[in-house]
Amino acid sequence: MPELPEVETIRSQLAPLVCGRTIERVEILDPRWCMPLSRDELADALTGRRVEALQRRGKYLVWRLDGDLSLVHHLRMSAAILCDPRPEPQHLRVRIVIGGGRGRRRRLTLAIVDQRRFGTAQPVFGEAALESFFERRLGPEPFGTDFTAEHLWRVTRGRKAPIKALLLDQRLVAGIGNIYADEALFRARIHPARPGGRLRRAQCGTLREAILDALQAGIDAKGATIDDLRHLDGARGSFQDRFLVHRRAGEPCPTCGEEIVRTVVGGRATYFCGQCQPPPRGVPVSGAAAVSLRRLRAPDRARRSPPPRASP
DNA sequence: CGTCTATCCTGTGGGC
DNA sequence: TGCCCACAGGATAGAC
Repeated sequence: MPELPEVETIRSQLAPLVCGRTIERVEILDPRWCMPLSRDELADALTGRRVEALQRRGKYLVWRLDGDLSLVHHLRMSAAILCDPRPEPQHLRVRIVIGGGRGRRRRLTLAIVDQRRFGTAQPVFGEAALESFFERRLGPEPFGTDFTAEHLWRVTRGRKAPIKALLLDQRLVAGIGNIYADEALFRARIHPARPGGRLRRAQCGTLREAILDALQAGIDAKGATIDDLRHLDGARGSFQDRFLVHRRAGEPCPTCGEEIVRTVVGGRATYFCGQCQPPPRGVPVSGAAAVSLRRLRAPDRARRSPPPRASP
């Protein structure tokens, strides 16, 4: 679940290792990684190029290469990038050999591992094409100047979808995933099932601040490691130990002590405090009411609401 | 257009 | 002990 803080952590650790150096060889073991291109097509496009910069946009890692080529790389659910791993790691999908460069630093091999195989990469030629790629998919960067309370206000007007579902929509604001949506809504004391259009103006300001605080806390902790996500050297992030509510069903709310509740909002597991994040009008007090109605499709299971995750 | 669902994928763990 | 299946979820296509 690399979200903005996890991708930023990877970017900041990887950039000094690759910038200014040359891609000597690309071995794509899993053809899904570069679909619809063939492995040869992508490998040929990358081989011999110098890495000019490593950037991040939303949850995308963007390799800026010479010749006006960019590699738009997304880790999706479970990918990680390891530097010179030994022994060969499980779920290895791609090997990238980076040359010694001018300073004759030693060559290194990056291993892209990805248990669930959702990760992708695609080459984009030219600045204009890169801009339009992101234009179509992503809203403003949370830490950029155009992510304002006013923006949040504007894009939520008239929307009936739960605010959490809107936060997960990358076109509204880039980089937020399931973890940071829960954490930001808790910090802002807003119920995740509240219809976006019913946020008050002041709440948009509060929520913006809460999003920035949650993301910054994630970056400071070098991201969260829940399953496979690792740093370049295989180390884990520590933000999972600082979650306020995410994945903490049954534990006491850090603010009021009330039990944290787990429900489903926008089709995703959602954690919040029923006391600190009061339900919107029309939604019954029980947190379970936030469960989307499609659960009715499987009546048996719907009643047997998800068991509280006892922490070990 | 807005909203919701299914799909991709695989390891884990609960239930029986 | 072992089988079955729900679950985790980012992005996107397609249904309504």
